[in-house]
Amino acid sequence: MSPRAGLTTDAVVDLAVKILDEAGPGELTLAKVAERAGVAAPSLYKHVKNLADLKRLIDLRIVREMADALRTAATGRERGDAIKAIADAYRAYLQHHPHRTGALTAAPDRADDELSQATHAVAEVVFAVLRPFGFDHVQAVHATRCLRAAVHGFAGLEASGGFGRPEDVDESFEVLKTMLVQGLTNYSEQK
Amino acid sequence: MSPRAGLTTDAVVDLAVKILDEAGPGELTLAKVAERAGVAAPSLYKHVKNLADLKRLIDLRIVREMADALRTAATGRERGDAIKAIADAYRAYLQHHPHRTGALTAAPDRADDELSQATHAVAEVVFAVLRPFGFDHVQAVHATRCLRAAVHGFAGLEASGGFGRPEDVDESFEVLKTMLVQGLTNYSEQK
DNA sequence: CCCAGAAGGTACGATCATTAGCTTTAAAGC
DNA sequence: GCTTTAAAGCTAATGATCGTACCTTCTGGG
Repeated sequence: MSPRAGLTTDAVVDLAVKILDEAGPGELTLAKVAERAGVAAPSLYKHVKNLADLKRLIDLRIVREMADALRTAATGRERGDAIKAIADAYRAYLQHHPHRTGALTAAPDRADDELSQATHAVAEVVFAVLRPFGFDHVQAVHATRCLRAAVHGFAGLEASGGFGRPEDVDESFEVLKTMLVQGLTNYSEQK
Repeated sequence: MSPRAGLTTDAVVDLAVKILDEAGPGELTLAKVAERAGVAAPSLYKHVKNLADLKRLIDLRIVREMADALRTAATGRERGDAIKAIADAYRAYLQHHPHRTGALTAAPDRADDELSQATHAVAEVVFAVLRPFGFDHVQAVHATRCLRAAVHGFAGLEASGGFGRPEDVDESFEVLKTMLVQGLTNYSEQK
């Protein structure tokens, strides 16, 4: 089915993600991907439409991985425990892959169903975790946004080296998680 | 003092910021800045060391502007009011300049005193606002990180179009601010 | 009036993304 | 086994961009 049995789109994305992780988004070029693949740069266009398409595929993979990680973290937990678990999972993912922050910040192109759905899947996990709190739909949207903003903001700043001071970052995150759980609990009780 | 009385470093940064605001960080190139300045691209090197330097100058300006905006918002307010005011100011700034998020996320290069100090100035405002809560130093660091993470995360996601749903974003932010104020109050009372 | 230095220009090299068109090879059918 | 065919890869070439080297032209101070 494939002459030379060489590259595939997935393999190209693999290499690209590796470069992203090692060197950051600024260093991700088709030329470097081609070099790693042992192939001339134009050959990549047989597997990927262009650089923008490659970046989209990378984002898609990352968002899906994050959704999986959060789903895994949430299973078998409830309420505060579940919230803290997905917060930890989100942060751990970006600690392991600091250069992937962009993929989770970028707005999914409205017309890109696949990526929109992947992003939606992340929100779904949060939604599910919030269900026991008994929010109505609008409240659940507000709560999801707050949770996502706080956790993504923290993990993103940490990943980009934004916390310069020596004080223990783990403990800061504990404080944040406590604030979120208490805050969401309060929000669910206030009518 | 200046032949042709044309450009200055500040003017170059002005133009660059305009391009950044209009088209986003990906469209910011020396070639485009030169075009707007009515000058050949290499001439820019008389005012700016290179592209990285220009970006640094942009970041510096943005961070300083943000520090000013927060300082202004905080003056004459206390406690919860002050926190909500700087949160609103932070968000408003990124609403007006959505493409500037990067400047506020990027880690200041350790060796870059000027930029480090500007970043520090932002943190100083938050620190000052938290003073009436009576935190000890370590607590204040944790509290600052949480506040910054939540507000920056929210404003950043909003700026990048991350809140796709139709539900009122203003109200989501109200919920977040309430959570933060209550959370910080609790944190200051718990010993 | 002159001239030193700043501001600007031209020419050029390097790196990339991307397109066009050619070549090779593996797989599928006979 | 042999042929065909389409996928996979290559070379060549274009255009954008950053950056360097070096030349030209103002302009303001002496």
